[in-house]
Amino acid sequence: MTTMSDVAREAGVSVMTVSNVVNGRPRVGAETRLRVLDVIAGLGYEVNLNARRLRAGRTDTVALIVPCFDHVYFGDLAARVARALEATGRHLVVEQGGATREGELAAVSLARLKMYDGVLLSVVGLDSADVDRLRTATPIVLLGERELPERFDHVSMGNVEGARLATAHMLATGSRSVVILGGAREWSPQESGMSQMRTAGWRAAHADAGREPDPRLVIEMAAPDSAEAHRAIGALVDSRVPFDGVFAVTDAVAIGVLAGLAAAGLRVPEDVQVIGFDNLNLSEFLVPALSTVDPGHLAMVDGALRLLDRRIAAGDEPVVPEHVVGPVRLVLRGSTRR
Amino acid sequence: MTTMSDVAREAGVSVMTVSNVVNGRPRVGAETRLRVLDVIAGLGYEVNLNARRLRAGRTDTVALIVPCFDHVYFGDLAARVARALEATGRHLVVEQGGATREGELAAVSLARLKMYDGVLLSVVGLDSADVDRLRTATPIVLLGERELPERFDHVSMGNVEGARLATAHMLATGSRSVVILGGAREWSPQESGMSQMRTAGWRAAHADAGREPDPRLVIEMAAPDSAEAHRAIGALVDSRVPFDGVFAVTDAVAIGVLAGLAAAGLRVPEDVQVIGFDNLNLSEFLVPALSTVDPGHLAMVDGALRLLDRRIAAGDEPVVPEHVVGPVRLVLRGSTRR
DNA sequence: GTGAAAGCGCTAACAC
DNA sequence: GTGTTAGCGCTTTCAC
Repeated sequence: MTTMSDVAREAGVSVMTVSNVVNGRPRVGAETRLRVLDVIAGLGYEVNLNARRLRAGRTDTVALIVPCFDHVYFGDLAARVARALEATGRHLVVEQGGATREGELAAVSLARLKMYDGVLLSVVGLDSADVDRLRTATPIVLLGERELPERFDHVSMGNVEGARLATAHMLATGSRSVVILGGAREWSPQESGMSQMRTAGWRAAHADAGREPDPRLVIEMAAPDSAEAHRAIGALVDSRVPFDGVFAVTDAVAIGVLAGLAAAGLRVPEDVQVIGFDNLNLSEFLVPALSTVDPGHLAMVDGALRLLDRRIAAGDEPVVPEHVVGPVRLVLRGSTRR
Repeated sequence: MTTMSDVAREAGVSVMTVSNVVNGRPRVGAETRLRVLDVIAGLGYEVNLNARRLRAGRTDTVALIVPCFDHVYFGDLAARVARALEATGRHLVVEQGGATREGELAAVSLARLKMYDGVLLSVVGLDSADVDRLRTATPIVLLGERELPERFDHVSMGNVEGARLATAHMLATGSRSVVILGGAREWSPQESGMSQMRTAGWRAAHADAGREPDPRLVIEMAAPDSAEAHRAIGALVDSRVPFDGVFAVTDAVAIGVLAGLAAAGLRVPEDVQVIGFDNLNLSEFLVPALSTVDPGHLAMVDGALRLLDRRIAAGDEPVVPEHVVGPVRLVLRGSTRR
């Protein structure tokens, strides 16, 4: 492995001059620079980023910590963040917390956090107290649909509003019994997650319409994925509880719903309307095309990076925490009626 | 930031003893260890991974470099790799090459590679010569459907065989004109990518059946994604070229095909059979459920990590490169006939 | 413009 | 069992 002093020796200059050339610092003579550059190319030298990090304390790297790699939603998110970061000359690495407490604790250990200039953290396994215990100098912006300590910057979707819009549309277009699949029967202050908030929106839409929803229409799910949704909607059909609309808490859930309804011989949207939440890239290409709530990802990513940069720029100065909520928008496609 | 010498001073021992405790090395007295552990907890000390990396040259981190975060396929892959790595006490970070030459060159710069114990590299933007220029001590295993320099370990799917199986099934179940969507009209040695190989399998199946395929059935695509596929299949229907089977080069493409056929009023599988390639988690929940080629991901991930560990264990010793091909399997669901 | 000295936080090697 | 010495490859500071 060739080092900076190899280059220095070969070029007949000091290590410092090589460092100045490598980092594009101004005060280097033109021909010295050229000679150094030549030697660098000849030797195939590249800086040791670890050494630079140790010394300079700057990494030019931002981490995104997601619960799991294999949810389409987080892939979309990561791609968006990467694109936005590229413009600023930094780069993104994605790590997985595994949606478990242990996994996320490991991912947010001071040691790991110190490897990055900033961290976008999407928590699922940790509770608010765990997060509150996080005392680190690394700028962190929280992402996600949880109630979390106020002292952090936080970016989340317009959960309640989005769920309200979706449910209201189905009620307005003739659905009499709108199921919320992946909802939460009970409100608990600790467990104030995505399910709770979206269920609140579903309730709000009913209240707006002067209706009292049948409690049996709130279907809880162990995991909000397609497989579970497929099973759950099948069970619901078998149970003979009447329904003619489904608000699926995520598009992944909606995918399972569409499959389950088709298997049960129910037509979408004639017999049952379906709306999801996330507006995944592929949702437009489902059959029928999925109506969904667009959570304003672009604005969320922009917001998250703005908050992060603000903290990075502030250094050790205190920063007043901010909470950004994405601008939701209902996207109507073939799975709903006009 | 508290350092090891802070802990040492506070505990009244030398830095080396703290290091020994932190790394669980044996020769430390029981009560000394306890005292050090106490101080560590009290001060909230955590090792500086950068310093450790610089000194020890080991990172306990493996990188997966993918072309893009927002392809479902790579999310599935990353999750599988993460799971397999966890068992060995290392962790995974995922980086994006952006599917461009510049992006991938940056991602595989010596500097970046040196940050990891090993790298799983999925190339798309680089050509074989670019990859061949890669001279690094970091163990690398290549992933993906390209012809690449022999001196690297390489894991790929059974492209030709998978495409052959898929096409043969449709020919055997009554399809007379099987389109390959996302195929390649011409064979070029440099561009020996996934499209070419899968087209070769499609041709092979025709040859096996004693048929000469209509060249108009090879549809090329700018990008193998759902949106492009949706457009392409619509254009094909409009063109009046008769077809009654579609082999989509990926499941993402097949999703667009199913949507496009539905929009054109064609029934799947009665009018047109469809088979994809990848067996994504969600493919089972499309309507109709997508028949596809399962590329044996599990075996591929196991193979990739075995090859990587082999190189890591070998250190500077030369290693004979290996090429692992995933065991393909046809998964028949609702989008094909019996 | 260029260079010498110091040290970021840690661990390998060896002495005791 | 524990401490001492040296140095990983780089950048910061300051002298010339």
